[in-house]
Formats: sequence, structure tokens, C-alpha cells
Amino acid sequence: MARKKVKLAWIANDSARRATFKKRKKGLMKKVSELSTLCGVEACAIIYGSEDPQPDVWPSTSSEAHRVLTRFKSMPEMEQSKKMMNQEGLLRQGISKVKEQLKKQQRENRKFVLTQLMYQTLDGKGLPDVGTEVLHELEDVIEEKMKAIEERIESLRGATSVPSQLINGTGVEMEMEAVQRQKWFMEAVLNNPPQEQHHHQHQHQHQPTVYYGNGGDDQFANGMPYGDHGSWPNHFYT
Amino acid sequence: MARKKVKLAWIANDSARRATFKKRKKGLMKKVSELSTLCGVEACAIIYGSEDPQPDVWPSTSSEAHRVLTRFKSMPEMEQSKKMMNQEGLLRQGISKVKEQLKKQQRENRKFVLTQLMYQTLDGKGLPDVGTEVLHELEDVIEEKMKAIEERIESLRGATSVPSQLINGTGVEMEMEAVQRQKWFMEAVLNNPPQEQHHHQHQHQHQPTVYYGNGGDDQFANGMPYGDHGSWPNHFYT
DNA sequence: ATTGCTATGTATAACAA
DNA sequence: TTTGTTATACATAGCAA
Repeated sequence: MARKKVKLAWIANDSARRATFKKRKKGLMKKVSELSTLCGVEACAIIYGSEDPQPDVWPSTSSEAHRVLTRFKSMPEMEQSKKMMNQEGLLRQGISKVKEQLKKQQRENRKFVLTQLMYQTLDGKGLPDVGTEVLHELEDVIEEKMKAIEERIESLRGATSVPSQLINGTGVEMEMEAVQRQKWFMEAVLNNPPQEQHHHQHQHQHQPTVYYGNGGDDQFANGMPYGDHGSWPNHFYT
Repeated sequence: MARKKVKLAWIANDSARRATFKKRKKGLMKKVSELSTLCGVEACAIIYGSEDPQPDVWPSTSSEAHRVLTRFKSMPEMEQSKKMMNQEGLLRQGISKVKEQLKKQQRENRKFVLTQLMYQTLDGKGLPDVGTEVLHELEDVIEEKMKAIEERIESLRGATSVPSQLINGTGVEMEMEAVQRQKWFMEAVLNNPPQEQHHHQHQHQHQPTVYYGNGGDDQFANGMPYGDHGSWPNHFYT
């Protein structure tokens, strides 16, 4: 069972490496042939086994292979290297991937935090001293939540043909009301000229870690709402 | 959703074919590079797009590609680019940096989620069905919180020489009690033989994204608690 | 080493935005 | 068209015979 994720590195164990090589070579050849067939393009793969001086080649008929190779070699190097997928390309791809993940997570984080904020307020904890931008985001979250609730009600009414009276008791409507109230509250807050926000720089010393970064698209920026850019979740308690 | 078995034949539809070509080419390149890395063999792939006269090629530098091709044609070897190493090094460094951030954030996330969990339980919401490992983590968070509270009390007593009676009313002691209660509750839970945790494989379909990877220290793993690996935050509400 | 098996990791087809 | 998402098909690591 393929239980591990397989470290992308030279496999030291001899027999394991050979086994992997065999399996993967086969798979690779299949892929090349598939690509060639499905998309009707010329393709070629050459693989040298560690010991065998005889490489495995696709396509099988060397005439075809030679055709591809010749075509390749007959073109100036400058042009050749343009589209080459090299280690560098793969690495860049890797970075992008991680960075993408990071951003994705940050988005999810923010949403989670906002949801928490919403429920806290619903619980009567009061809304922390957040900026207008945050309030707008909150609004979006609430809207989304409302929509979800409405859909839930719809499905209850429609799919199972439940009499509307029976929906009482599911708690859905109460929740909806609460959210609705919250929404109005939000609007009220937003329509009030927001006071100047101080940045009590040194009152947050006991907060956990604080990252810098601004959520822009800089190389390695971090967009978590935790930063020093406004008042945030850590203010809720403690 | 890959619902079809994909007939192994030329894809007539133009845009579909292009899309497939793009995806599969990328996958193929990755495979080639993996094979080369894992088994330490020389390999090369050349793919001509149906329109672009420029082929996509692996491996990296044209010199490397040529080396393979040349070997295939029994020709002298070409030299290796050295600039590559530097570039590669820098890129790897970049990946490390981003990955580190990712991990840091993940830790932070987890802590935040745990804190929320703690307060939710304090609010009498009840503890969700989490595993023992999570409970242990919760314990740590609570401990840390207790410590912070105690320190706060100390500073109040010491620094400003406030009579202990006046500390009542700051809410600190009440909170401390609550946390203490919580702690005991935790211990009670922990001492109860934890029920077998099912992994309702197909009951979480509405969870957000699930990444591959297992949170180990693999190349591009993702260790967020959000995944499919247990019961988590999304279960708290709605 | 080879073959066969199966639990997992990955690739990607069909959609959706 | 590109990008993102999800359900499936597919590839293959680790084992055992």
C-alpha cells in the first residue's frame, strides 16, 4: 500500500529503486503514448536505465523517434531553450503552488475569523473595535450565511414538503432572525461616521506571534488578519 | 469530475483537446522529472504542441537535453550549465521560506482554533466530538492561558500595589475560575476511555478544499486542521 | 527478482465561475 | 479562455507469496 508520500529524492535502496524505475518507466511511456494519441502531437521520450546502455524509447519505431529528434536538433538553441521545462521551471511551479496554498489558507482563515466574530456578536459579546473594511467583510460573511440559511429553509420546504409551521423548532428561523438583526446592526454601525482609530501600539504585548506583511502580492507576503494593522480577534477575550 | 473512462483516441473537440494537452503535458513533465530524480537516470521528453513550432522539452537546459539526445545518437557530450546551480539554490531557498511561513501560520491557526474551541466550551456550547490528541492540545492552550492570567494578577498585585480586594471586578478571577473548571472538565474527559473515532469518509463532502499531502515534512504538504483528517472547526456551527 | 494485491497518493475529466 | 473545484479514474509504494 502506498502509505507514504514518497520523498522526491534519489532512492538509496537498490532493489527498491529498480522496482520503482521499472514501474514508473512503464507508466511514463503509457502517458507519452496517450498524450500523443489523444492530442495528435508528436512526442518522444528517451530513458536510460542506470546500467543498461540501451535506452527505452518512445515511440517504439526509431524512425519516428528520429523524426522528432531531428526536428528538435535542427532548430537554433536559443529558440529551443525558450519553452524548456527545466528544473527551474518546476521549482518555480513549486513556489507558486506553496504560495497559492498560503493565500488560500489565508482566505479561509479570514473567513473563519469573521464567522467567529459574527457568532460572538450574536452571543451578545459586542462587536470589537474593528475598522470599516472589516465590517464590510463581515457583512459579506453574514450575507453568505443568510443565503445558506434561506437555502436550507427552501430545501426543507420544497424537498420534503414540510408544512412551514414545522420549520419552527429547527432553530433555523431564529438563527435567521438573529443574523438579520446583526445585519441591521452592522448597517447602523456603518452609517455612523467611524471614529478615528488609534493604534495602541504597545498595549498588545501579550498577544501571541504577530507577523508583518501586508497581504499585497509581494514575494512572500502574509495576509493574516492578525497583524498590527488594526484591532483584531485577539481582543475578544483575555 | 472524471466520470468517463476516456477513450484512447484523438479528441475532436478543439478546446477540450487543448485543455487536455495542457494538463497532460504538465503532468508528463512532472513524471519525467520525478523518474529522473528518484532513480537517478538520464531522461528526456520532447513534445510538440499542435500549433506551436516550439516543443516543450525536459530536461532543463538545452545542454542537458542535447546530452541525452546526443548520447542517443552516439555523439560527444556537451557541458553542463553552472549558473543553474545558483538559480536552483535560490529557488529552493524561496520554497523553504514560503513553506516555513505556511507552517508557522498553520501552527498559529491551530492555536487560534483551539482557543476558540476553549471559549466555546466555556460558554457552555459543549465540546465537539474531537479526538484525544486534540484534547491534549487544548490542555496545553488552557495551561498557557492560565499562566497568562496568573501573570496578569501578579502584575496587578505587584507593580501597582493594588489591594487584592480591588482585583475583584476586573473579571480576571472569574475567568480564571472558568478556565480552571474547564481544565477539570478536560481531565474528566481525558480520563474517560475515548470512543473509537470513525472517519466518516463520505460525510464531509461539503468541507472546503482538501489538499493532498499528509502534513509531514514533504515537499508541498499542507497540515491545516481543516482537512479530511478528523472532526474540526467547521462542525461548530451551521 | 517477479507477480499480484490494495491502500493511498496523484492526475485529470467534467463542470462551474 | 483561465482558474478553481470535485468526483473519478489511474498510478504506484509497500507487502506478501
